[in-house]
Amino acid sequence: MFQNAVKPRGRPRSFDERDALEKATRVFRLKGYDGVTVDDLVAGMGVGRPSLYSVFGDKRTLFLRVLKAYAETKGALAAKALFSPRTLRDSLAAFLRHAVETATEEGCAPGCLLVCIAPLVDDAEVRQFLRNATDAAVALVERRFRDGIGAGEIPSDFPVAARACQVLDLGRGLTVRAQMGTPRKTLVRDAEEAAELVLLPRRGNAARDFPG
Amino acid sequence: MFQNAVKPRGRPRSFDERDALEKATRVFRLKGYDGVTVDDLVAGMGVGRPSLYSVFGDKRTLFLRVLKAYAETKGALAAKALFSPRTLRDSLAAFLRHAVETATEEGCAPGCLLVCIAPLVDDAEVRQFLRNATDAAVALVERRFRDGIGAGEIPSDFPVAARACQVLDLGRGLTVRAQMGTPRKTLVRDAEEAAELVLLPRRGNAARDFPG
DNA sequence: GGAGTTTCGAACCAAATGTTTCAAAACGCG
DNA sequence: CGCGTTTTGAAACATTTGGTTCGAAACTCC
Repeated sequence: MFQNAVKPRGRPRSFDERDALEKATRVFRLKGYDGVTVDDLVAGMGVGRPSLYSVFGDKRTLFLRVLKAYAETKGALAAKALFSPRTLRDSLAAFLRHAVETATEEGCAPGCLLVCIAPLVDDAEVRQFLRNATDAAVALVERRFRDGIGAGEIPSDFPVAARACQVLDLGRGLTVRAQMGTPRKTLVRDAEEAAELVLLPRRGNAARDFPG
Repeated sequence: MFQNAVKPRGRPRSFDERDALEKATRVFRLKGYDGVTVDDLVAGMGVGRPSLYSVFGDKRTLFLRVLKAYAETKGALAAKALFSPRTLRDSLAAFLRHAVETATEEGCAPGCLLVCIAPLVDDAEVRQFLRNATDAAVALVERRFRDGIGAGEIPSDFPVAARACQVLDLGRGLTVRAQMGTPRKTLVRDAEEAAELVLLPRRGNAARDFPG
């Protein structure tokens, strides 16, 4: 695409910015925010201290960049899981499965930056970002539910808002358990069961029409 | 009861040990584990530095004591919420409501030591303790479900294990949201809805017999 | 009241931490 | 090659942190 072919003038950088950000993500996931020292970042990112400060700013700024990049890719993957052509049930299962898979990646630390790390950071901007991110997440799941209504997979009076919220809560629960060391296999099974749970018809509904 | 009337010999302590532990709990909940400095503890507990070290040991030891005390009282209150004479639905609602209420206490920091703070602590003993605590929690909820089966509130083939796990996961989700600043009112409503969700009959069941 | 015992408050110490400085290195351009 | 530009590595800086020391204070027992 845009190779941005214009070469910079001075000494070339010895690291790739995206790669360094990914490594920083790993460091923050592994040690939390307060638990991370600049030395940890220098060692984990392969970037010298002065370069770190000049390119990424201080620890807080770096964390914000990491958080935003993380949320962006995670959001994209979540949308992909939800809106690939699947049944509603499979979409939700894929969504939750993706959550536990990223939360139990090998080599990386268990857990999730958005669920386990960022909420602990005492910073107004981080909090605001988290609010927006979670709002966007429930909106995404709600949309998938509404698509399911359009496709006749669930009744039109399905409690979309409540169930979307519950999907997210169940995902948070699975993620916290991932962080506590629960094995991936268990969590994947529970993700499938969670997907089934949130699709159950309300009491008093004619469930027979929607074998989901 | 036991006044433990034997007075100690030297200068009396200027603080109450239990009270200091409670205050320490608040400090850890507010700032996490890595985010807490000894100065924070000294200021928050009303205990001088040397006394802190001599009475409670170092930061790690103190955190373990705090965590165990916290889990004990929380477990007791959870059991009380679950096993007071109520319908199964009300028991589960009370259980989850209690979770969000302690997670949104005023004056205290939002969140929960067991869900939001402790899982981040990189310590083998903490991890082991968390495992045991969560196992005990699901066992408690499972027992309540089985009581519900005995009382005819849910069918005998109710998926007790899976639903107990989901109750806990939903509670974790609510707790994480509490930590992110979601208002108590919202969470209480969602707790009620969660209690309803986990009681829905499985697909293919004769739901009519169990109007919950 | 005095001896013995325990705790308290302030100061102290070494190690770690966040951040910056600076000269040398690695490049493009003329 | 020499010049300007940018990055790098090592060191330096001030501050914070976890942990200790020590004399004075507050108590019990005799």
